[in-house]
Amino acid sequence: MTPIETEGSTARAELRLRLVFGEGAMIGPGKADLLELIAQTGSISAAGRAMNMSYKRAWMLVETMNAMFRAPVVQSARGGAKGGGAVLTETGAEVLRHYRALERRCADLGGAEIAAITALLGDMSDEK
Amino acid sequence: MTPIETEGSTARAELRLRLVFGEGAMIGPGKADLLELIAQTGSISAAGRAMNMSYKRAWMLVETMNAMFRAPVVQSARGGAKGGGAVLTETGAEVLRHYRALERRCADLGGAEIAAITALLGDMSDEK
DNA sequence: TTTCGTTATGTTCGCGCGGAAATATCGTGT
DNA sequence: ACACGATATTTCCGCGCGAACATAACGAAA
Repeated sequence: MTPIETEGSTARAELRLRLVFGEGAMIGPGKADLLELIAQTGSISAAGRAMNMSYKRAWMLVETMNAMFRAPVVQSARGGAKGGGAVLTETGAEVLRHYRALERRCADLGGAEIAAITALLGDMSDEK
Repeated sequence: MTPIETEGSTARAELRLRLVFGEGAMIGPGKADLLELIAQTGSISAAGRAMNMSYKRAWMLVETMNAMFRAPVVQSARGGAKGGGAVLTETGAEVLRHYRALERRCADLGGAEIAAITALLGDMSDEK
């Protein structure tokens, strides 16, 4: 969830990465954050609210992910004392873990190139 | 230009990455490919056609990039024998070079995590 | 059995993004 | 002077994506 950033002398750059498997099957920052927030909150709707995303969109993303992996990444239940809830499956936790690890690695090991590009940026001050 | 791919046992995954500097200032696969094609073709419109992008969009992206870096990345000229043209500046070439290097590094060094996630994918065969 | 909060699902609407097309501009050849 | 080909810039339009709204289903606890 915490944005992966690398700091140059002054400007900051955030490295976002996305794994594309083909034909709408992909995972990026949005789905990763959603997974993490579902794990934290135990609810799809709460996760959506936390990242300022409509429940429907959050639910659709979950549906997509559940369909693209061998096993569901989120197990949801409705009804019950608190109305229902959702939890990460083992598969979901693994996906998230590997994605975060990949993020960290890229941010760390790519620091030189990122710094090189950042150094070429403009003032970034009054640029409306 | 060539998509960065890593191969698992069966499925393929393409790793796309984007550097976000803030407020619409960013660079990703689209702008990188555009830069590369401009360098190859010597023309904004030709580059746009080559990647199936409208001239307007290509031109807007170039304008954005020229504004966000300390120095322009593309120098364009109109008129002349062949009607005009566009070339990468030194800055543009550097940006592209570093971006490609970053791509390669991430794809190489992140191979383990990418493979781990890819291994969790579904059949990918009849999934409409 | 009533309540309650969540999951699950459909429908409608607005608007921004991008594509297409039209037009102007420029500078070197011929 | 004229033609050519690419840049530069505007206007118009459609369409898709997501927001917002509306319901239904659900199941444990009180």
